Amino acid sequence: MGRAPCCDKANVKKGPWSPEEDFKLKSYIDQYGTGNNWIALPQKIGLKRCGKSCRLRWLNYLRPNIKHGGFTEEEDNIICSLYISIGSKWSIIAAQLPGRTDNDIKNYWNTRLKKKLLGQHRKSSSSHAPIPAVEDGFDLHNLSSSALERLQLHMQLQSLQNPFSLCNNPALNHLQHKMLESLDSLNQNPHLNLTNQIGAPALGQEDSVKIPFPGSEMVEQNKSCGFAAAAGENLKTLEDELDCFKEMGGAGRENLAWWCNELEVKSSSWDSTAVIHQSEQVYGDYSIGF
DNA sequence: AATAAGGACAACCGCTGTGAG
DNA sequence: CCTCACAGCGGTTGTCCTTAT
Repeated sequence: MGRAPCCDKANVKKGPWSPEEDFKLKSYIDQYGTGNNWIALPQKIGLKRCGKSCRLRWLNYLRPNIKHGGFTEEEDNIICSLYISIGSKWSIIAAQLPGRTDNDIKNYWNTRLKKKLLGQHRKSSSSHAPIPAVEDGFDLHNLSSSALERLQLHMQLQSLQNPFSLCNNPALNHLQHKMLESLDSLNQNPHLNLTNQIGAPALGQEDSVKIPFPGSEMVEQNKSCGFAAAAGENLKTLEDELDCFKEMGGAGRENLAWWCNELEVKSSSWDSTAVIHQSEQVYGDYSIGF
């Protein structure tokens, strides 16, 4: 039953590769290919490495036409746009950048690009409408950090008027922008104390009602609210989403967090033109009721 | 000059989907 | 149909190097 064991874990070397090991691996693959069997490869070459380690070394370092460092502005823009659009799907992002590996892009993003962009935001935020951020004093600990980061970076990218943007979901861009405006507006209202709120107040019921969100402990309690049924369901269309967001009063920590997560999952299947049109309708005749 | 702190990057870890046996 | 190795992927860690104090 099953396959043979892959390798003797106790007898494999770990840590940095030596030039000799690199040479052995590269020479063999150049001559014979990988044979679609990484596990058998190290034994054939006489390397005391796990096949998995060999594969990684080859893919990330030894493979021909691999570029290291020296990311161009255009590559930066592509990475940012795709990250904002699809998140940390490094292999997909790498597929758009010939010669770049997913590992390289991931490292570059985590160590430099992210900081570079957020740094630019902080510099420019004094003269523009602020994007909510922890450093700006807005308590966002309940938000999805990934979603928030992507929102921030999206706004940053927009502010740079990036001509190379590959962000292929204008609807998501549009909605995220509207959501940020809503959150901004909320943040700037000195009469609102969001610290202990679970959700945003319902329109016209600011003092008495907490808004339910899927997965929240408040869901059951708030099924009596007019829109609670919709919010408690798994919303499947953009119209549902917008109606719900509108009903929620436009913004708030929890619904923004929830929305960000929803958008992440759902936006890929939405029709961009329809999304923009509908969101314009919603936001066009609706202002946040605070 | 010594060393602590932080940055950059290579490599490993662990999870998931797939398919061989 | 079940088990488990494999391949691939994203997250995390380890190590080396540079900079600041």
